[in-house]
Amino acid sequence: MVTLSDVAKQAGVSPSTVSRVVNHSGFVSKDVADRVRSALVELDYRPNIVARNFRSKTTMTIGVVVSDLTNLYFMDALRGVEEVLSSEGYLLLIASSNNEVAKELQYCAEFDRRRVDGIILASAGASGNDLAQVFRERSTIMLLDRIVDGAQFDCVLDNNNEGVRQVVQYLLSQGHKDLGVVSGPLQITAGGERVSAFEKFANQAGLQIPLEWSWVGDAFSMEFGYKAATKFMRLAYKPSAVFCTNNALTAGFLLALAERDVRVPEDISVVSYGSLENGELLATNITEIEQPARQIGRVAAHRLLRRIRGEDVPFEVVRVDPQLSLGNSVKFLKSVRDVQPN
Amino acid sequence: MVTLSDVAKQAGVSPSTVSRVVNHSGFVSKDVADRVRSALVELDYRPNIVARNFRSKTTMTIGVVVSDLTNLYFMDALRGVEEVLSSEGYLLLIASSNNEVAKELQYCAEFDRRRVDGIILASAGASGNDLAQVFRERSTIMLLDRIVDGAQFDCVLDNNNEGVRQVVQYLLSQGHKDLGVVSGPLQITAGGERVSAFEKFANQAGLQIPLEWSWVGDAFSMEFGYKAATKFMRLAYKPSAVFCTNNALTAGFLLALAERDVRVPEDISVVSYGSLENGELLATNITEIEQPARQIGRVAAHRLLRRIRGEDVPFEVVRVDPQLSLGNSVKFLKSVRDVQPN
DNA sequence: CGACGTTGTGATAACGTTGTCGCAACGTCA
DNA sequence: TGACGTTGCGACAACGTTATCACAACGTCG
Repeated sequence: MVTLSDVAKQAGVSPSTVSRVVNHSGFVSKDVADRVRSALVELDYRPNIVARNFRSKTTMTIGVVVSDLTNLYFMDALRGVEEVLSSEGYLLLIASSNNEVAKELQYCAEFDRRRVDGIILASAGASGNDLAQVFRERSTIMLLDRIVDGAQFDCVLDNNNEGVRQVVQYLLSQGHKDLGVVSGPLQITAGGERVSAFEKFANQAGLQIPLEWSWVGDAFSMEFGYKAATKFMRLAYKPSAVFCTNNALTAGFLLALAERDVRVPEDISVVSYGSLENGELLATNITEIEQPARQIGRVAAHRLLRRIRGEDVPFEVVRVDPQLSLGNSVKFLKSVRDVQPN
Repeated sequence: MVTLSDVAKQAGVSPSTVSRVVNHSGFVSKDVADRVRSALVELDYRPNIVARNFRSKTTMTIGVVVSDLTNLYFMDALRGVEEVLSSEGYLLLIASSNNEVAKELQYCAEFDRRRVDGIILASAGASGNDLAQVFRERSTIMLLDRIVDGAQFDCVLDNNNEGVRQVVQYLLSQGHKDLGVVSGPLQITAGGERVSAFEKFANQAGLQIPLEWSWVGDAFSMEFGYKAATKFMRLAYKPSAVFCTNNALTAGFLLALAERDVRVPEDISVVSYGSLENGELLATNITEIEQPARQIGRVAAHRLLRRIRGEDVPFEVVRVDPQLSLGNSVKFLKSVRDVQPN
């Protein structure tokens, strides 16, 4: 391997000077710089980034832990993060916990040991205590999509209340009064907030969500969506519309319906929080909340940069508004004018 | 930060001894080890991996560059890679080139500078020269899915010939004789091999693929699939079946058909090389080649490990057999017995 | 002309870890 | 008993880079 000293020897200068040229840190005369540059090219010098990181105590690397790499939502968020950080010269270390809390913590610890400059975490369920322990001295952490209590961290996520408000308003406007909901764990922010907002807005319109129409599972997985749909289909008296609080749940739900030839929206109306992969290919275009994933990623990245730069901003929860995208998965029952939640 | 020396002082031993305990390298008596271990816990020592990597010249990190992180195929391959390497203690550095050759080379160079122990690359089109230049001294590289000529690298990919053989055989068995094909660039292995195999097996059955039924685009993208379908729909005399050589192409192709209410398989039969995301939700189940992505990832990872360990195996192209999965996207025209390619 | 700031360069010391060596203590075998 | 291998531990150097000085050369301003 060619080192700085090799180049220095070749150019007849000191390693310090070569370092200054490589890092564009100035204080080098034009002709010396030229001599060094040609030596660099001639020897095909490649900086040893590990040595640099070691000495400079900064790695220009950000670790990202998501709970499910195959989920479109996280991919979009990741894209937003990448946009911002790579333009600032950072490299992303990406890891997927596959919804396993232990793995999530393990990756976080590994990133911390590797001295990444910052960590972005879409937590699958680690407790505030766990995280505080892993991140003892670190302040450069940004949570995505999930608020962890018992610990001081920033968090960037959907304005779930607003998204769900739009969902309920739309369902009511189409005349639906028998509403069901499918969700992952309520301890997870996405679950808890969306379900309780759903109930809240339903209540405000004078409706109740009966317990047997509320399917809350142990994960935001296709598997549970599928299971919920099978339970739904066995009901004697069914809701006219079902709200799935996450795209994986929706996919599973729709799959089970399709297998039993239950049609959407003829037999059941469906609204999804979050977009489906290849959703545009489905026979029925799903009415869904388009999450501002990319924007969330961008905001998180920017905020993380500020922390890395040492700005002492207070910990905060940042909300980004999602938007309802109309499809044809909700059947029009009858026009309702006077019901307008909020 | 707590360092080895801090722990050493606390335990009343030398840093070397602490290092030996941390790394389980033996030659430490039981009671000294215990003393060190309690000091480690007491001070909450966390090894500085950067320093370790620097000194030991090994990072226990593998860089993976894929051309499209949103593609199910690469996600599966990644999973295979991860399975093997993480069990050996390696961490994955994942980057997506988004089909941009420049970005792909940039990431490779960055990984190389960061002294990753190995690189797995699903190339979007870099030339052998480019890669040879980036990887001057490095031998620990594994190519996925694409053979790059003009350079000495291992490569693990589909047995495209076998997959396409099954596709053609099936189409013939269903009585199809008017065959079309949609593909990305032929210079990319997946394009070149699949298209030429398709033509070969068609020819063997006495069929020709006319030029106007062969759509070859500039990328394996949904956009081009869409474009191909619009061209297809404008034809006066159309093929009865179309073979899309990649899942993204298939998705685009189907989307354009759906928008014009062209039905599959009633109006046109479609076979895809590679599975669609959420394919099980589509109205028609696509007949497709299931690529052995995970297995390919695993094989590549194992082979890479051997190279990292210094085994001097010759460069090789490894093929893994894919499998046809029958759906209902191919219309049965009439039974044909005697046509059996190969 | 002297004081002072700016610019250019090199010497030197780290950064935290691991590899190598030296040495001592101990056990084993001839 | 002496030679030799094994085990346990510490001293020390080294990895390649950058940060910090020190210092010289030069220009500028009062």
